[in-house]
Amino acid sequence: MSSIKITFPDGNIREYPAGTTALDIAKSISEGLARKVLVAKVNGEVRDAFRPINEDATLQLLSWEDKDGQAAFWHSSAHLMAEALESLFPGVKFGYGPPVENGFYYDVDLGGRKIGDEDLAKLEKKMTELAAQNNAYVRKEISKKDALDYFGKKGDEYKVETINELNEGEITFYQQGNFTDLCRGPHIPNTGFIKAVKLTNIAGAYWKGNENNKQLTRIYGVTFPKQKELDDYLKMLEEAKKRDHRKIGKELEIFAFDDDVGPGMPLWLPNGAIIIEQLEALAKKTEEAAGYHRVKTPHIARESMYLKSGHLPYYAESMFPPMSLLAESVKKAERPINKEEIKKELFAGDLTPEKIDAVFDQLLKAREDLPQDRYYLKSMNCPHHHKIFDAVPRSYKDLPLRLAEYGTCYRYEQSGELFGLMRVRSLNMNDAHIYCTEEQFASEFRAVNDMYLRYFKIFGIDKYVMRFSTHAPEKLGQKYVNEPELWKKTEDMVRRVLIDAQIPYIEVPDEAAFYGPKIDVQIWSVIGREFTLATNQVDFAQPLRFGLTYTTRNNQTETPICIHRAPLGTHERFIGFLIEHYAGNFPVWLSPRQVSILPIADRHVEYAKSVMEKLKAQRIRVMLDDTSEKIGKKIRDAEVKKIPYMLVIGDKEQQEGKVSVRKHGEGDKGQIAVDDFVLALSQEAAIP
RNA sequence: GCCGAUGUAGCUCAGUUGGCCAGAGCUACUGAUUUGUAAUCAGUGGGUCGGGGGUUCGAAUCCCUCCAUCGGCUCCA
Repeated sequence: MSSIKITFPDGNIREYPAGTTALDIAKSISEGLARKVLVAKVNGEVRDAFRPINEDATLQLLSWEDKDGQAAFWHSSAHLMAEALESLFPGVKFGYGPPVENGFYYDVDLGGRKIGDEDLAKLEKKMTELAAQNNAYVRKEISKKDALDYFGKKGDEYKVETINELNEGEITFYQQGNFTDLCRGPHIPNTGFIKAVKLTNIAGAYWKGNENNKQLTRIYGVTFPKQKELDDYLKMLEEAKKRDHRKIGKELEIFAFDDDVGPGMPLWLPNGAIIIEQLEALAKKTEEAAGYHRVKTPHIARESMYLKSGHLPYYAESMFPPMSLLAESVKKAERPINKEEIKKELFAGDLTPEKIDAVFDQLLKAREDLPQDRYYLKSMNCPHHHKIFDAVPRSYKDLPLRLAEYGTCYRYEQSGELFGLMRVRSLNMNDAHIYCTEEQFASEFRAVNDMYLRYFKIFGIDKYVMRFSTHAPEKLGQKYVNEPELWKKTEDMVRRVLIDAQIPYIEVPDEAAFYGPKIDVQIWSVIGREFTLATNQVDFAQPLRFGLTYTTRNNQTETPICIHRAPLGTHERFIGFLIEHYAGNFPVWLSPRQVSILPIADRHVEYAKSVMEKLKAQRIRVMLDDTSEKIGKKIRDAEVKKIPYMLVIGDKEQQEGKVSVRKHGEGDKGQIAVDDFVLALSQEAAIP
């Protein structure tokens, strides 16, 4: 028998007989190690630890501590769940069952059977039983014909479809206990590693992620090698929930929703409005320094503008339906509506939805054949800004022209998409459009990126990913404007900027806006959902469509490039993110309430008021707790409200013209003269 | 929009298999207390049980429907 050379990560080389497995090798080192090995990286490829190695190779043994080990563990757990499902629900058919970031799922077709939360408990129990059997995962290479035969007989059309997409020679089955699955692996050695099981939720998921396909039932779960790890994980989820912006937003009276206002339409309470104002103050300060001009535009616009911009064909579905008015050209005499009649009708008796329907039906019907003038709520600011560019003749001397507006936009997001402040239907974009020449593009684009980074530093945002979205050539003319050369040119420009600035990014094809490539900054909510926080987009299409031009130095006419940028995304999403990011403990400059003054007894209230006036004079957001509570209770109230500074005032402070400073979450900081505190705080409260 | 779940006072939650005027704590309000670094005591108020319809002698509880929210899917200019 020939022997093979195995190279370990530390550079050591050892010889083993050909056909030895990673598990054997682990055992040869130590039993303890062998008990931990889940899978192995052989020549850089993650494989079953129980698969024979037949040639010289580098070897890395992977355990639960390795990402790949964890993935295999959860992948194998998905198979275990499938086995449990099959034993409890005979005839169930299987789609895909991969590991995900925090566990795994399996998409199954239960044949019209309903499954609810009660069933999950049964499944968990079954999985635990099956895991305890210590069944080995067995790999088997199989011909396409035999594979089709197996799942054909079983009647699992999803597996058959998947096999048909595979090539001969790359099909493998894995079996554990009584369950066999089509799978490319790798898997852990046996089910005995799985000690703790939690099935987290049931959801619908379309087969292959396509809305037009059948919806399967997706069951999510997570497993661990130790019960304690599961307990810790569940505890961590509980902790995360406490940071949820929906919870804190309500507690701190930042925002609210109301059925009568409508889903996805946040109401900003005074505390929330302060945060918005502070963010906007920061943005204004930053943009002013960067040469931006502020503009203001209406919330609605005529249909003609969205036809021109090209948004309507692409995005009609996600805009609120239009408001139809009679065109101005319709003569008064032709108007078939008798306002007096309608008023009479509306005011007679109770106003019911049916009655309102009838009136509007009548109005619409009467207008049916007459020329209409349709208006849309704007779902983006860019067309309005293009019109501002176009309102004045422009020359190269005006460029780059940077127009900024925190305009309110309205998007008819699907009902199931709404999510606290993170996904809403009325939103304020931190928007600006930069019109520039091709030569100016790189430095402008780069400056926008620098602005992002400056903001992220201010807020201490370090967990994010820059995502560069490019077009898919085969979808030109459908999803993307049909300008192949411009696409290539601008994508190259963006890529060059990213590389030159040494900004780490990932590139994703077929994710661009219809008018050009873009960079999105992706962040995660505390629940783990991914969102686009900021966006920076190139637009070569709309300036052309709007016929925007400027006069060059040589008296020629050129079309500018446009950069759409929103470094703080929407105020809604950004504040939702910040609430979770800070867990409601805002830095002083952002905090809706900055100081709470806590007199010990009534005789200190007058002095407390004089301190309050001094702070107010510096525009500090201060409140006075003059209730007849004990100091402990006043402190507790202020702590719960997450107010950054508490000033305790008693006899000593009053006599010496001082305050006792207590910092939220930190405790007593000792005494300080009032004027010193006011000075220090007004510095801390300044817009960064 | 789709699948699954949830909806009781401002908030957090109790309300057994349908059965007296639907409860608790916190909050709010009133009074007493004048207090030194995370909850003083007492009293009072507060609910169309998400909306509508149905079954029943009787519905927070069972059924239908609509709305909203939550977990996903799809979508995300």
